[in-house]
Amino acid sequence: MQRDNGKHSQILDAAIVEIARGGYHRTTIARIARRAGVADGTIYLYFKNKEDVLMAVFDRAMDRFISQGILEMSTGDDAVARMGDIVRLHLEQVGQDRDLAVILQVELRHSLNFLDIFSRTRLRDYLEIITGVIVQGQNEGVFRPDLEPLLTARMIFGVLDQMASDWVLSKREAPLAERADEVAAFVLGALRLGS
Amino acid sequence: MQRDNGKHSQILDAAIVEIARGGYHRTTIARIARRAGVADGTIYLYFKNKEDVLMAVFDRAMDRFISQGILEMSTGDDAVARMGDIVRLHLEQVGQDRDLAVILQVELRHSLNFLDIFSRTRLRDYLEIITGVIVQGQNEGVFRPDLEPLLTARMIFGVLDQMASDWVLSKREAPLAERADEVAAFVLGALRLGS
Amino acid sequence: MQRDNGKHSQILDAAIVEIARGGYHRTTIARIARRAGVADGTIYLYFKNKEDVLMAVFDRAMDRFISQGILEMSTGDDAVARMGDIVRLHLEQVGQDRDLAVILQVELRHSLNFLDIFSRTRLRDYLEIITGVIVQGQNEGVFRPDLEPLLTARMIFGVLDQMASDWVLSKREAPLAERADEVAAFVLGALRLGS
Amino acid sequence: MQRDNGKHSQILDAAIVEIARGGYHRTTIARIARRAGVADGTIYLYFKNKEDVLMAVFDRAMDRFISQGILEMSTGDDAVARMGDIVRLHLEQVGQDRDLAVILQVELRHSLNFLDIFSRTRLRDYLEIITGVIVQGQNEGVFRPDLEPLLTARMIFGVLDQMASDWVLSKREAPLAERADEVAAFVLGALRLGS
DNA sequence: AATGAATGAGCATTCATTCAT
DNA sequence: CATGAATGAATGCTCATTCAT
Repeated sequence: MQRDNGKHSQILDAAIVEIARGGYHRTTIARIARRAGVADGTIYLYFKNKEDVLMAVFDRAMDRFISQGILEMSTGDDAVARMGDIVRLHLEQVGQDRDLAVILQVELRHSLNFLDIFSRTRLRDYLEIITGVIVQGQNEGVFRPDLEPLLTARMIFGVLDQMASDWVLSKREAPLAERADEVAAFVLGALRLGS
Repeated sequence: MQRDNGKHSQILDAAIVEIARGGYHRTTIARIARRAGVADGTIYLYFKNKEDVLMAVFDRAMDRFISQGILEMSTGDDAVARMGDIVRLHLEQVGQDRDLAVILQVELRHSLNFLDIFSRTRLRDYLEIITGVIVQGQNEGVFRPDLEPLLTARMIFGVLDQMASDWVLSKREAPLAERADEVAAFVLGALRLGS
Repeated sequence: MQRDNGKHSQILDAAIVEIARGGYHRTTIARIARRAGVADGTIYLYFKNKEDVLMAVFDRAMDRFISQGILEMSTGDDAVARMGDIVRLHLEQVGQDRDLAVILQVELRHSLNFLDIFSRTRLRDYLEIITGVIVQGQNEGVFRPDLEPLLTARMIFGVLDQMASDWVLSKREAPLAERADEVAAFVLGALRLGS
Repeated sequence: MQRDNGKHSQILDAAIVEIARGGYHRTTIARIARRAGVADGTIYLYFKNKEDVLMAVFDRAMDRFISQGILEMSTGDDAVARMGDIVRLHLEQVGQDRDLAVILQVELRHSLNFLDIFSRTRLRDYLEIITGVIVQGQNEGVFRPDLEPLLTARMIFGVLDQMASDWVLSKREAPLAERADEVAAFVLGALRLGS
């Protein structure tokens, strides 16, 4: 495995395109290999088996979930600004690559198994960040104190996830992040103190 | 090819259980037939092919989405009460049958194709009802007028859908509708006029 | 599995011919199916997998080892007559079907695994019969008492087995049993009391 | 392509161990190469192809058959002594190296092809030596004159071969040659003049 | 209508062999 | 000489679908 010449990436990229466009269960090793421009057997030099390729694809798609920006988000900001950032960064991040988004929003949800892995790893981290911002806002006295933080974080994730799914299904070319302000208005409306 | 000795239903029920518990891609015609207590070939007397069975399963699952209650929901009530009803009825409806819920929240999302059909038929009807309530509330002067009704309806659906998915993945036995009040509080909070 | 039409036998027979003539590791499911005149998939209706087919083939070959005649051999006869019968019956039995003999003498010995199964089941039964005759002869005072019966039985088996292997490898058409008298003379010579 | 840094031997030794312990059909070029500490491609510098490696392995195993001792066996001795020597030397020789014995007794017999080569080359030479001793004994008047020498040599070989196979299959650590006296007693008993 | 035996296309994976470095 | 990445042919097995009974 001295020489790679980017074969690993070539295969992964090919798998992403195949899965996104042809669907999970029509994706064969032969199709991935053809698109990657390698022989079928070559895939087994870089991945243990087909499932290993798929896991790598899903892993890359899941990385898209937690935007680097969100991780590096200034903790100095107030909760309202941070929540707005989360909304915008999520939509920007997912909206960056349609193929990857299809995998994230559609193909990843194929099985209770994958969904379960997803929800117990990346999603958990993500929800923790959102939960943290909600608690911060409650402490700052700008968010409603009666909302249960984790449940609320899940609902906010539901909103963002639905936006992403709608975008994937829509044929329009409009960027996903275009909706960020309206979404942020909804979410912050739900969080703000009552009149 | 419609009326029989209940074979059509037997097959459909068997397919629902198989898909929900074994997952989409492990569900074979042979397994459905065995559970239904019929021969493999018999399935082809009632359904055109495997995809036709799946479409019928998904169709039944999608019926679960639009609660009969929601369709019959009193139009005389005010928007706040109606929105609360929608939230409660959605969670009650989906939470009624775990097998069907798994299909609705997980297996239905297998392919862009199925998702697309779903979003262009049942989901559209559903969103129209929610949109109607939002517009009603805006007209009554109790919901924020700056929210775009259809987009907002999608976000509300996202919240409800996420609650349903979380419930399906959780091993807990708690009924889904238990959360109805908290979810309604979040949604109505987002809709209410600002301070 | 109502209708069989002798498919099980057809497949088994085809497998025997393929293994005997093409060798174990060149025998594919496709070749067996083609010779049997069935589709590849049909084989899996009658056998669990490829190994199951091979085990059935080996099982039938091993049946050839313990001649029915030997099992039914009169226990009333004296040891000398019985030992002569064993030699003759063994050679007759193995010499009946060249394909089966090839499997017995060559292909069955492919792996320590198969050999081990063979030696712990059929061969054991066989050796017990031979051992019994040796002990009988020693008791009758016609066989040398200094020979350890089980070891001697193994050596006699070695003689018979070698005759069978030689016959399988020889291109000559002469029947295997033709040598029975000479072989019996050698074996009985070894067993008889010294001068 | 002959002389090197002992690579040829390294590869051969590795192949012997792999075949003996893993079985013929699990032995891949990659495994041999790994055990030999060379690259896969290197094997093709020393051997034409995989079969060529196997032939070399079998060749070395077959060398073990004709003990150097048997070839150098004093022709001055009487036939009884020489026959005893053959038995003892055969068992000692085969019993020297279990890996090689496994190959000789089990793996070599994989195919009619290998068996055929074996029986037409080394085995033939071996049988000639035994035949010679039998004839000598008949001439000396100590062996039964009615035994056909070549057939008898084959039967004696069968006895020795069976002893070797039994030893390979047995898990016991007892040396093979331990049985030499009993085996010689049997063989010489068969050869000796009748009472 | 109902059956279920039979079909055969389709696919993941292995491995002997080659060849650019 | 030596390497080991790359190749792609080969094969066991599954399963949707058909059709004779």
